[in-house]
Amino acid sequence: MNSPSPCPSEPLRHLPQQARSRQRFNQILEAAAEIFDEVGYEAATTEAIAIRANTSIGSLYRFFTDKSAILYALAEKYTEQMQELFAEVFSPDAVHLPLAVVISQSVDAFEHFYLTQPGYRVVFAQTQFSPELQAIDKRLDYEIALKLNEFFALRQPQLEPARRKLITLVSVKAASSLQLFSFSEDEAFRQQVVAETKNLLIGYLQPFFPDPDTE
Amino acid sequence: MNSPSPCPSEPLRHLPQQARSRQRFNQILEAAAEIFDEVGYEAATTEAIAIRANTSIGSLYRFFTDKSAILYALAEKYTEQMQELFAEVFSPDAVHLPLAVVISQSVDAFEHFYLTQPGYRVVFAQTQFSPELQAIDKRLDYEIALKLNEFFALRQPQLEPARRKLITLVSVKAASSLQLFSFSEDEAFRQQVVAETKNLLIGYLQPFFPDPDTE
Amino acid sequence: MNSPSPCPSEPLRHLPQQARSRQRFNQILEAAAEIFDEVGYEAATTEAIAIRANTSIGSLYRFFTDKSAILYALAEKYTEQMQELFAEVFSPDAVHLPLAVVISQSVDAFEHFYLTQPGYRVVFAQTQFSPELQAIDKRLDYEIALKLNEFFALRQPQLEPARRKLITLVSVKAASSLQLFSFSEDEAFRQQVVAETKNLLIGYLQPFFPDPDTE
Amino acid sequence: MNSPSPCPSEPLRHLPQQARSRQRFNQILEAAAEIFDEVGYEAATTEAIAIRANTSIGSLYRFFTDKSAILYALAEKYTEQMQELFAEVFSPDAVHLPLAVVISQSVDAFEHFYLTQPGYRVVFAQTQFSPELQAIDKRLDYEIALKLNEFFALRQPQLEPARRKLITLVSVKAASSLQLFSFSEDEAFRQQVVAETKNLLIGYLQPFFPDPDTE
DNA sequence: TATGAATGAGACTTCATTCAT
DNA sequence: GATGAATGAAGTCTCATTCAT
Repeated sequence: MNSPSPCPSEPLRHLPQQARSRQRFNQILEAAAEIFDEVGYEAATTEAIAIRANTSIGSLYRFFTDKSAILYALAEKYTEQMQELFAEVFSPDAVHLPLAVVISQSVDAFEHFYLTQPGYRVVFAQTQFSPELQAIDKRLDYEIALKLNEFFALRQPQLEPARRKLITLVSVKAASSLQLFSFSEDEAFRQQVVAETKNLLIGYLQPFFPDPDTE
Repeated sequence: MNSPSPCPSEPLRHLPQQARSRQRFNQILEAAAEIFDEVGYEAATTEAIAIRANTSIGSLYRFFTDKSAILYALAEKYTEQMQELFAEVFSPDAVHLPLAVVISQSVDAFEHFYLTQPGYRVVFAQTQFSPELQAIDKRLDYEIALKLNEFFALRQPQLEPARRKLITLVSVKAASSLQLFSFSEDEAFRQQVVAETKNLLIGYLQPFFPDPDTE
Repeated sequence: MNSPSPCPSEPLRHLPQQARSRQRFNQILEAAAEIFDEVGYEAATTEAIAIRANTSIGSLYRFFTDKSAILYALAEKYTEQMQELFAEVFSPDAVHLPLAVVISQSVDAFEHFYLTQPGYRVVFAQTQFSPELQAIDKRLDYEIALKLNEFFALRQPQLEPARRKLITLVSVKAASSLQLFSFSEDEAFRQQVVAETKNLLIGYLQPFFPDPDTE
Repeated sequence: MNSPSPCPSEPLRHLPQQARSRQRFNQILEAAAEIFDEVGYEAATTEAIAIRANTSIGSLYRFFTDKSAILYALAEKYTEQMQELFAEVFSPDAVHLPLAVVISQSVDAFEHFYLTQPGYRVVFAQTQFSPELQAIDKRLDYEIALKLNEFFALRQPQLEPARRKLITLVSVKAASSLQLFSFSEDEAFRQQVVAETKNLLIGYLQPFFPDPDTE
């Protein structure tokens, strides 16, 4: 049918401030995440989302101008959550930890996010290929990359910023794709891929950011 | 509710052998690749594909049982092309080349494929997230992984096969995702990402497959 | 290739209980009856039915899963109406009436039904020849046959049940076909055929069910 | 889709006189009869008919202007065959046979026709309910009725012609419907219905046409 | 003359979105 | 504010029919 339309200037009709509204809003978002996860974005119907959220379509459209607005809102939410998550992982305190530890922690954090936010996979998927959603994509992964970049800047200030940014982006992209891939088979497979992802990142990043205490 | 349906037992109606038919068939496939690339699978309409292919819907449906059959046929085609491509890159002759060279060549080959087969991105995208298409996915990326696996088996026979397979899969996944990502901005960016992809793979794989002449 | 599909497990989407819905539902049913009557089941389009019913296709599909579901619902409705009608005609009170009177009344009742329910002809027609609809057929004509059978059982208990059932079925079939036929020309013709139908039934049934008061 | 269109002024393109053509024509007619019988008129595709007839659609359309033209031609053929059949059954020689014998023979003849010409059922079915085909219907059943009428005229000349015609029509209609009905279940059922059909006709016609030798 | 690839009108059906209640 | 019935544009697919070869 129709790929998510370009983000309208004001996708949300109703920045909900009342407690009641806020709750309804979140219900819808959660329902959407579930249904997107189950059947994909296109196949998800607004009616199904409304029902799952224990509301009516009418109410759904009170909050969201559009089906795509739900996707955007979800992306927004995930971005915020990610920021919080990675703010912890890449805290200035971590600057002195061995790279392997930092990478392991961040991959695990990422993994935790995937596991607890099933809808994220679909939002991410959509952003990969619908040109309209590149903007979200940027915010999703780039947000992490940003944090990581800051972290690496602290750790290896002499590395040229442009190069550092590129390395960070590539790392995040590779990691997130492998994360996604890790879910394609069973649990054992997932764990193996997660472990290998850490290896991959360490192999790639170690030369750029050798552990300070290694010498 | 129209994510690609499960591959019908006989998705093609008309294995085209006449030159004329063959041409029409390829026209449709090319048109589909273009349109899938432009708007994504779901948003692509069979009518638009037919028009782009300079045919009528009727003709389109003479060849394909289904909209999804086009996707499958496209995947089939890409798989074959990939096999040929990587059969060359990972030829037994290459076993003795430095790893960096092999990786560079294969990333370049992959890049070439992406550049010349725009539809591949969408087919790949679909396979990532539509459960029905996992089978294709397997064939698409796994086909490369298979070749790569054979190559590595020759190069490092003592590495445990299960581990080797995992490493191969992870490499291919990471590479293909980064390849995809490399197209998200301008040409300069693409080249930078490509170069970085090579770095990443070398960093990851070097420990497992040290160059034979290194000693 | 669209003869009525097998009755879906739940052909109705929306057992309408609200007065408003109920009305809409009946509007559609009536419109369908008219259009089926005018052009036949196959040639009737769901759009035409919706328009005739002063609704939109969307609304039509809110009530019916399928085009065929309309046919089924219509058949259901006719069956119920028939049951009521013939429950009166073949009431236990009628057991002692002369056979000619009972037959005359039932043919007239049948005629009345045909006249007031034009769609019945088409539903009946479809059931005759679409194997999928045999089940409905059974209910439509067999429902009458059932009532008639009970009636005859009271009247002539010694007649072997299997035979009685056969006689009843044959009578109903013959009568309903002649009824149908009676509409193929003008009014005068119809009345003649109706009269002759009564004769035919009396001639056939009299030997089996002589009037009790004849002695 | 579309009910059979009104009989075009010249439904046949090609009254085939060459032996070769004649054969092709009959092949198509037979194939159509089979397919109509199997799936009904609407669901039968011209392509399927052509394939079954071992020809191409192009050839099919060389003989028939239209899908409906096939139905008409089939009806034509059946009408001719029926005429021949009933010309024998109701030969002047039979005028002096007991009514029960004549009826039995004609019902059997009819039954034989149904059994050997499966397509007849569908043609008959279509004619019953598609207003456009009433003309064929007339020819199909009326042709028999005509023969029967002549027969009865010989047998009971004093019966008013209009009445006689009506009686004949009613008899034929009832008989043909019951015949049709007799095929709706198993073989045993069919035979029972056939026997009962004879009873019904005898009961109806005996009063009008008492056996000459009864006195 | 025979073939069958090509055509495209039109059928059925879904689902995002609106709006009267 | 909430509801959900109503709407209808738009998509997929079929099949009668034509016409170039």
